[in-house]
Amino acid sequence: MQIIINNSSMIPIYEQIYSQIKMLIINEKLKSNDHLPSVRALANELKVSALTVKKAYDLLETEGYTTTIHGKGSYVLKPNINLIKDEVSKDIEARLQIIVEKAKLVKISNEELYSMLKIILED
Amino acid sequence: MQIIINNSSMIPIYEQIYSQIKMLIINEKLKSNDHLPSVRALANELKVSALTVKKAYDLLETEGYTTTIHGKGSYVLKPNINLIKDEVSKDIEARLQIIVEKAKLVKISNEELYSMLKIILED
Amino acid sequence: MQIIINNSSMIPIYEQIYSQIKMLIINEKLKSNDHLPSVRALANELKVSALTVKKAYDLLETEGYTTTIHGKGSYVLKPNINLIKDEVSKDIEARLQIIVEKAKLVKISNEELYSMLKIILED
Amino acid sequence: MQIIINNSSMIPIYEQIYSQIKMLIINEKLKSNDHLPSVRALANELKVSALTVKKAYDLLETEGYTTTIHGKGSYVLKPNINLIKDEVSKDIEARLQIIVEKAKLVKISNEELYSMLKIILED
DNA sequence: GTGGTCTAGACCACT
DNA sequence: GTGGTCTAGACCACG
Repeated sequence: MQIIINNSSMIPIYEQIYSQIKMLIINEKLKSNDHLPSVRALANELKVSALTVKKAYDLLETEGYTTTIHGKGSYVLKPNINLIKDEVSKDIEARLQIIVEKAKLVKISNEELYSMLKIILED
Repeated sequence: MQIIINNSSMIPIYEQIYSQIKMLIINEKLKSNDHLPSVRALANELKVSALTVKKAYDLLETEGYTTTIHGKGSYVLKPNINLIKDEVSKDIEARLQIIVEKAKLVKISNEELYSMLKIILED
Repeated sequence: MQIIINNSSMIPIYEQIYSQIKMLIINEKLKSNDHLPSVRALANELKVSALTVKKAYDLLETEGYTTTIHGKGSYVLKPNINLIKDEVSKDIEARLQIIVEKAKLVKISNEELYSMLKIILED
Repeated sequence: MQIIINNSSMIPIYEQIYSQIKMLIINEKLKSNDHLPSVRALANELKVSALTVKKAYDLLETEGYTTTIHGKGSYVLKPNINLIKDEVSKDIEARLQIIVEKAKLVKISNEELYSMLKIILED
């Protein structure tokens, strides 16, 4: 499990763990039925509290990415890609909305916005 | 002062006040040398603690948007639009970066991203 | 009366007025028995509150630089230069003490201090 | 943590805490990565409000002397000695400027000033 | 009247 | 247990 913790980031550690594992699942680096490391093992590896890892695993489970079998650990579920794509689309739309509002405030033109997006897409 | 407080938001109240006043300044709804309402008056109006308003005013002052004269109150300074535009540009770039990464993950194409941006810009 | 008010300074206005009049007296630009402008007149001229000027005049009186005759106004007293020189000497010593402590903390050498003083004296 | 609070001083308590911790850091009595006492612990020890200590810690963080990790506490960062030395130099120059002006006013000679500095340096 | 500081205690999020 | 936020009310300095 290649997970990188940034202690000084504003993002809570449990969320960093959650979103990185989520990406591995969507990305299919972690496949259906794969076994996640135990809470304690991962906590040890990342040098964070076991409670923090537990919180991330709980989030993954409530979001439907994994399932936990008592005494055996957590297993990756088959992700519903279409559902996830819809969710991400809505999230992106909301984020674009915020960006457009911010841009208007300081009179960044539509063309400038397009070119900023273009530059990032071409990286 | 048209300021809207969302008590149940995750964003701290003082930051809501700060960013809304900041927008009024950038937007020139509040102009250079305008007098902000007193800490107590605004606290009363928004039904929050005076300390909370003060924290917002302190932020505005350290960020260079206002100046405070003891015993007289806070006054709006002339904002450096170019500096602000640069900051917003960087912020937008960072946000676009996140969006692009999310899009790639669920295989949203570049064309789809452009059209999402277009739709929002045309609203 | 050439008094300059800096509204955005950290120093209270009444103290700015006080110390500038004090200087005029020590400097002998204001001589013994000279009549200070009335509180109201000076307040009007400087565009500050009469209470603020009154506070400065009160300070001048308690420090022994002026005397006030009810119904007639404030008059400059003959300053006791030796006493003032002693006070200023003590004040300067205390300030030098603080400077030397600060310098030691960041390892500014004695020679550097001497040369800094020299440069300022030669201006 | 040897911190001394002077309740009757004009200097705010939070600033007394701030500047004393700052000195401990510059002085290397507190080293890089050292863990500061928790806000509540120090508040308890100094018999002041937790908010007052927090304000001092916030100042230390915005000035770049420490970093804070939510749920874990505040840690000392490696100070940039050159930057600090420059700041202190400017501060000292400004203070010397004031001293020189005061000295001129009461006709304290340059030689007297040098000897006052010399005496303090030799203490 | 204004801002500046401080308190004592509360609730929440993170580890 | 740690920091982050918020409250309601107090006292002081400045204008």
